[in-house]
Amino acid sequence: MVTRKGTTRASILEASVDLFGGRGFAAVSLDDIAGVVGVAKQTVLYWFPSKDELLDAVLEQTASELAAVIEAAVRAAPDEPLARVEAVVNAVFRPAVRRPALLGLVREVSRLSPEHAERLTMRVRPFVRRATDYLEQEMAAGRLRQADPGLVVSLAYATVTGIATEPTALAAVEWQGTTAGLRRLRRELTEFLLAALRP
Amino acid sequence: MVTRKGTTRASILEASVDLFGGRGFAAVSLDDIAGVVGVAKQTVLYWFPSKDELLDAVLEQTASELAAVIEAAVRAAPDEPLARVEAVVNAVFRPAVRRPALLGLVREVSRLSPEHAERLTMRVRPFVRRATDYLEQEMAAGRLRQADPGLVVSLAYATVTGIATEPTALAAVEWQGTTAGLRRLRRELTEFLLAALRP
DNA sequence: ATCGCTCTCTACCATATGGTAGAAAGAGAC
DNA sequence: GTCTCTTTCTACCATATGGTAGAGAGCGAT
Repeated sequence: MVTRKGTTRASILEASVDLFGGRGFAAVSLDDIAGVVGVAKQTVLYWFPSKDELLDAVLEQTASELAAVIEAAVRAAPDEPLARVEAVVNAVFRPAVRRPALLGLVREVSRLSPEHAERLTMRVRPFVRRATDYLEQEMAAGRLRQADPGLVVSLAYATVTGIATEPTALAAVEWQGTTAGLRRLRRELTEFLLAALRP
Repeated sequence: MVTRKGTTRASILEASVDLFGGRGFAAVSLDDIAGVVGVAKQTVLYWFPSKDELLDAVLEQTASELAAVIEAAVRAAPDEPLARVEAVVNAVFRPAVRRPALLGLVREVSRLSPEHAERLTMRVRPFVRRATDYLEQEMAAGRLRQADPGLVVSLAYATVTGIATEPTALAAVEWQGTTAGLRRLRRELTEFLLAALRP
């Protein structure tokens, strides 16, 4: 077959993010992935020697993508904590809504083997550390509500990923996924977080 | 065999909540469940004719339990919205921490078949409706921050279940699951939500 | 005793799944 | 042309899984 090098591999990764993040790692078979990509299962196993290593690659890529998006948002935002929070929310909200599986995959981590979870935790820790340090400093300066910075990071994370990955919760309050609905959801999410963080 | 009627059935349900909620429905086999309970797989299939119907029963029971806990907490709390929110958080926090799988199972719903999700949504909707109506009324009275009541319910739900079901997120901020750590987590969670809801 | 009912088990089965072995097919180097 | 390298495929395999069939064990009623 003639394809540009890496194309197949990239397609497999992309499909895997969607499937793993959407249905959960265990619920997805290599045949499912191959079917979406349009190749034979063996082609998947050619690029990734086992389902487990495919998962590794998928996690690594997702972490990189999200980290890049967040980095860019923080860099572009003014140096004011509430504005930065808002910038991060806006930056994450768009890809999260477009591809719910992205954050779904992040959530899936807690169900995976301790090794996978550990690896990703280590991968993300420097970013988290920087975030908590920043919050701590801004809390001390009185620009954010006094609280445990680490737990506040976790809580904000839980709110954002939770709302983005649980259509069921939104369906229960009869929320509509229209453009207007999305705009309102983003505004409410931002307001919710800002209210929780304001001094 | 001689056992009190319902004992085996109840044990199967209990083990299934933990396993489905902890690892995800697809990642759990009937043999896994039978192994935990200490019976043969066929015994599981005697009480629940298929894995799918077992899931139904597990969801139904979990929903009932949680609903009862929340009902009782709301009833016991004074008629003041912030106090009620705090009461619900406290009521849910204890079982959620003791058995992370409980809320993990609730979260699992979004990965299940639309039929299961739909059924549970309908089951829960009256409670949700009452909650949003209550919030709306209290917002109008100025005792809560003005916002979309439905989305606020979803956001609060996302925060609580998110933080309770993602040990990974807490591990990333180096949180310790000691008694003191748990107390601090509960306090921070409560403060976070109250801050987000206060007028 | 034995019939009937409830509950649990052993024995199997069809299918799906992750993974191995190796063939084929294209394309560039010589 | 042919050799070699890369990429994809067909053919299989061992195992795990959800589920069926039916036997056996305990126990109360007659």
